[in-house]
Amino acid sequence: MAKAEVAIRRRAPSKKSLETKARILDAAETLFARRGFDGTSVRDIAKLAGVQVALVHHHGGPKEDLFHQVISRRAKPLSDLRLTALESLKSAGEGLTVRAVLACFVEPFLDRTLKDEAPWRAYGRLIALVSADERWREIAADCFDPTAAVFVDELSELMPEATRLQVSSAFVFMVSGMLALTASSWRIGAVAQSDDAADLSGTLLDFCEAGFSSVCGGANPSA
Amino acid sequence: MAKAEVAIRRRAPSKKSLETKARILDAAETLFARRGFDGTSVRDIAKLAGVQVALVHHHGGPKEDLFHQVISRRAKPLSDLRLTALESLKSAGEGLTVRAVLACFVEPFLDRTLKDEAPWRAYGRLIALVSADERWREIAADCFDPTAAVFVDELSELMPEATRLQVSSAFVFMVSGMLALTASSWRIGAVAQSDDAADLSGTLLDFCEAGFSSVCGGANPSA
DNA sequence: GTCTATAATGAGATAGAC
DNA sequence: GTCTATCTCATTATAGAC
Repeated sequence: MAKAEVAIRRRAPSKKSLETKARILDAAETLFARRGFDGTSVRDIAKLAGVQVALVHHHGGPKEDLFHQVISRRAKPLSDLRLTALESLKSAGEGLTVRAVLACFVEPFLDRTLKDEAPWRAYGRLIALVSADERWREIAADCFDPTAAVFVDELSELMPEATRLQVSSAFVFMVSGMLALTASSWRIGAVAQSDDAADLSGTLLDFCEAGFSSVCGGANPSA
Repeated sequence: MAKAEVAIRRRAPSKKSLETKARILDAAETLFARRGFDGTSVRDIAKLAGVQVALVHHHGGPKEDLFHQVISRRAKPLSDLRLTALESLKSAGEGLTVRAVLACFVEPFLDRTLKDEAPWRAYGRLIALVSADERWREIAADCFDPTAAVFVDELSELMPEATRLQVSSAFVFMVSGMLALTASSWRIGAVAQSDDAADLSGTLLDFCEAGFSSVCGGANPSA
């Protein structure tokens, strides 16, 4: 019986001190976002989390696993937000436009990474980092490609004349613009020499709505 | 006299073994592009260049200086290509459209980073890396902002109703799309599940021409 | 689960001979 | 300009006490 108790305890996911694991993941998220994977040491993470170095390894495993966990932790909630928005839009019966579909993908992300609290801002920078580095291709494929595929499918249905390559290219341009807003919106100020906090999200949607219609609206290039 | 000779020799830029320095910069360019600044060690660079570690320090100085040199080495030639293209376009007297101006900025870059030899491909990835990381803000400002400003000015003249913030935002979206093509064009294939080597450069221009016209063509949002 | 201590390796940088 | 040798320090990861 005592043995059974122990076995149950071992199987139980954790006690209240997976709060510790969350602290470690939070710290890792902040630092990975700021300095990249190689620029961040496990020691820095431990210091920021207020724990010992060994504890980071205990909860996170090898550094690469820790990185993967940080990315995937918020990936599911984010996907849910996007897919729920898309479902709501579709069940509304009207207003199913290209722009509205793009908004379902972009806004859950930008609302949090531009306006919300620090964790999501860091996460946004982190995703930009992951998307730009072929080294994390697998992680990106795991966490983001399925949802992206749903949106590309939806857009393809809305623009039946466009090839899948056209839709995908336009989609990649949109994603790159979205990530540029969270990771390097300072560049806009640098070029514009202006500090207006404008409706960047709306500007992005304007830009991409027109871009999609230009790339995907017209003639078929092949055959 | 002997002293004068020595002084002259010291002042001379170098002999034929700044070929060595070039080899070091080439190796650094390749590795920085592949693994980032922190992911690349001076030892890796020395090994790839076929020289000793100390020689890398001798020619490149501290690691950060070496990185800066790698970026700035091709920045001037690239700027010249862009500005020359723009001048040619303007002196042609006709065809001075938004799309043509954008092409002057995008094509010199994409022609080399997509089609040309390995060095330029690596350099393209490297610029994507620098642009995404606020840590290299100064380098980016030194090497690329002046030319970008020229193009934003030109675009503003072509679209007088647009605010500078609108033009800058659209410009940042275009740059992000351009960099996405060199650094993560594999993502297009990943989403499209297709391997067509399409005219990505032309697609980008289609997308951005429409985007600019949408964002910069219309009404003034403020006041 | 949490800590101390330490192993094992690799990093950036420099001194000084040739 | 180039090389050998070395200094000094930080890194990931683990073993084992509590």
